[in-house]
Amino acid sequence: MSEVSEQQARPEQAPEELPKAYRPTEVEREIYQRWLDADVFAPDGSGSRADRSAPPFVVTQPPPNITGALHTGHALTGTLEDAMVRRARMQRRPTLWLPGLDHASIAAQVVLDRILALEGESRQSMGRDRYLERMWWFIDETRDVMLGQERRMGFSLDWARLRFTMDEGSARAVRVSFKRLYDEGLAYRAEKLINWCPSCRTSLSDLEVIATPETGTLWFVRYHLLGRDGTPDPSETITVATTRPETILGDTAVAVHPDDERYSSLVGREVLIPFVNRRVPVIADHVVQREFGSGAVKITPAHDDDDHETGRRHGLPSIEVMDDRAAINANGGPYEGLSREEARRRIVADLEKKGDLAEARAHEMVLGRCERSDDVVEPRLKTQWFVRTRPLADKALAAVREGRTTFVPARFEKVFFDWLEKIHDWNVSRQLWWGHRIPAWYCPDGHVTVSDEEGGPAACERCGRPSGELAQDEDIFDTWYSSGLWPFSTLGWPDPTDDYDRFYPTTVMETGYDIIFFWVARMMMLGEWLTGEAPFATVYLHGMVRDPYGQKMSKTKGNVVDPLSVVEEVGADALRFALVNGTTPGNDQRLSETRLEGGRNFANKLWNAARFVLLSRPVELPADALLALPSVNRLGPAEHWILSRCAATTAEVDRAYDTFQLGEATRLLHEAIWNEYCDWYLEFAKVSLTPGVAAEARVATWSVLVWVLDRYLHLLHPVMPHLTEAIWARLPHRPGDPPLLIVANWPDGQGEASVGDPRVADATRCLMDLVTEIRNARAEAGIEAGSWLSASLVLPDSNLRAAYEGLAPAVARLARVRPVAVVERPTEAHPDGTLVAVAGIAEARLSQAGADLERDRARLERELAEARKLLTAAEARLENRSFIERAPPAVVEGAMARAAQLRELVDRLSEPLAG
RNA sequence: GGGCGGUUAGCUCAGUCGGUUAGAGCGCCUCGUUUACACCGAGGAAGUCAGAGGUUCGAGUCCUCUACCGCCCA
Repeated sequence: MSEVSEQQARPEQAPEELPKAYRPTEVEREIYQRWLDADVFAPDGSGSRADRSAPPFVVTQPPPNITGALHTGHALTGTLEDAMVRRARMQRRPTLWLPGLDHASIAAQVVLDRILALEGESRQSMGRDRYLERMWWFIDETRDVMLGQERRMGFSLDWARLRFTMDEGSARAVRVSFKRLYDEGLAYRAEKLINWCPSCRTSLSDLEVIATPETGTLWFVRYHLLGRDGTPDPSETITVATTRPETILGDTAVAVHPDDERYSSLVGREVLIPFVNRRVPVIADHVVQREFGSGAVKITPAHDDDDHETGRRHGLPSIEVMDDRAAINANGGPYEGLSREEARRRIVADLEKKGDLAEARAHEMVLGRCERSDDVVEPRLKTQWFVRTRPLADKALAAVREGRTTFVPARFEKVFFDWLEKIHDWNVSRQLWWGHRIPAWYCPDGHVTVSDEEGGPAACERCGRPSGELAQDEDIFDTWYSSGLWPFSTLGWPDPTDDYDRFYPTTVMETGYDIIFFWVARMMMLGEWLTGEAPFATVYLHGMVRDPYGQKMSKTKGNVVDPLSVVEEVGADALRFALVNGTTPGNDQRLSETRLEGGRNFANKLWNAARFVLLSRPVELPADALLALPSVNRLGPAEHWILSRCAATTAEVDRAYDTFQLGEATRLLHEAIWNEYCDWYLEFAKVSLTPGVAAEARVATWSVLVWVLDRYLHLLHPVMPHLTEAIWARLPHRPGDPPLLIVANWPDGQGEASVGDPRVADATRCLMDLVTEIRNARAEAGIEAGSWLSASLVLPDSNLRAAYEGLAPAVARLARVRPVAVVERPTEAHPDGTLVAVAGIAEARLSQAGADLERDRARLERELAEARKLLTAAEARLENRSFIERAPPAVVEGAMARAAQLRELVDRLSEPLAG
């Protein structure tokens, strides 16, 4: 504890050196370094004050893509997580917030390829090994930039546990999990129609394909039927409708509906596919919609999902006509080598030339586009790896249905259910280079060996051929596969580690609702299946950060906000506050200059309140005095009031944090700090701290001033950590306090609640209202702001009079009234022209010097009319017998008290108007 | 087509378990440089809680329908 008193005795900066405006950038860097030096981020750091018997609080950070920069979404994610984590840490739970980065296969390759293009290189020109070398070099740079950005945001991540989805631990988790899924029959290799992006030259999962409505063309093409002798009969044709003429080259049938009488005579005949002169059958299948186009469709099993199914049912061959870049291959005959777009143009032109194009009409359709490249996705036949998701999904569903994992907000559970209930198998192969290579080896006989050994299998597990004769699968995993293992791979899984024992399953998974399927559902599936436990107890989902006009931020729109430049402008705390204050879980929000200014202003307000407190320290107070509440008999009315408010705010804020309503927590604190502490208590304290007041009283006031500030700093620390830490460092501390706020104890409100007398607090509140009413009366009557009015206060209640006793100088100053006389009840009717201010049962009569009596009368009439209206409503309510009988007694009592109050108010207001 | 969310002050948004007079920030109007803060202070104006119906002693809040906006899924 010696360091504690040392720190109090010698604040590193004298109060008078505090700058008048808060300068966040200097403060924030210094404070962050202090936390690092103190080693307080880790649950087992040397500065940790965690109670090892308390339940741990664990968050694994959603790893940002290692592509170069954080955006506002990351800033929001980190702010919310940091706030939860910091509070848990202050509650002395062993708290772990585990940082990480994601290798982001496609995204990273897109970024690197762009850089390489500037250097005159390309993926192809470099080859796999050199390319990967270059990638590691690239991410070495971006890693440092990104981690620096997170530190600048003030995130209290346990840096010693930093993980990367491409590190050895992750790689091992990928291999082991995949081998297990393979052994259990849940990972399998098959030839299937997959989504292929010709730009990225890889397959994609269903989720990465964006369905886009577009206007295309529906072409009607005449196919020539073959006669019995096998030669085309120019007089007999069947017209098929297609949106993709280039796939004609791969047609292996024409299909009609079995009940379609127009075509029933043609079923079983053959047609000749143009350009490639293939003879294919006319088949009947219920899949054909008779109303669509001509009622006859071409069947291309290698290039269309529905056609593939139809082909399977009818035993049709699948003929691929495109290569990796979606150019026509050798099967395309005369069109070989053309891009699919060029091939389409030529084929349409050639059909027209031949007279076989019957019609072309505009057609509304839905196209699949690649999430990354926006290129049109091509269904293609490919042999690769899939994960059988049904059994995994069922476990994930059970975890949520049984309440082992809950969603905040709860409505997202339904979204989660809907997706997992009709999930398809997961295509996990990607034909890319940057990522985890699939740990499958093939021997020359085509046997498959899946191995979780780092160096691969020693021999083929079927025929025993040595490793030298085996070839590893060229493909890598979908990035989301390694991300799906994140909550446990980061803690050591599959090895039995201390961290895994202590910290798994984790507590909260906080992320955006846009990746429920991509990530949350997959973590749930893999976590449940592989570890036997739901990977987290709570899924907290935040909304999207949009621009001031509600538009999604995007680089192409140019409306992205760089969080780091915001931090440089207004400070990390202001940004954090702006992102959290008044927001609701799961709802989108707009980030504007105005909102950021709000955060900055609030930081400045708090800073200046602290400046006042520090500058007004009574000289009599010993330099090393510890912070304590004065004994009750030294508390004035204002102290009772602010301590009661402090207790109430503490309880409300605590509850808000508990229920993940961080926006509500900050709103409450903003209100308490600005509108109660600064606007009122500070003003009361100024009066009590003037030199004429007895030293003991000044010390008592100042103690309460510091006490409440200290409590609010604790409560606000999770959201505005730097500012609160910086101020706290300059205040005297309580016995047993640690040297840093970040590890100080979370307030429980007990101290304040036990001393703040609610009756005194209520009386104080009434006098405050009276001050407001007097100010109102003055302003409305046009009285000069600086002038003093003599006043007579009617205070018909002993509590009120007692409170006034303690607050008289403050009331005088705040209402600018002098001299003041107090009476228990009015001794006479209102003298003509007296200004009247009424607040509850209290009343003030003011000399009217300089008053505009017309306007004052108008004000009173307005107030009276309003009071009468309310009274009428209140009385009507009480006259309702059902209300008296059925409403809870407390509500009825409240209504009666309310009506009585209003009656009083009406009386008081009518009297001066009567004359 | 199915699902979800939204509609509250000029703007952006809160509003807990249905309960007194629906709140905040910004903006607006009036006044004010009193030694924390002009990134400020004092006072004020501003609402048919999208619409209709229902439940209830009582509805911004619960139910039904409608309109418009947005998102997700197919």
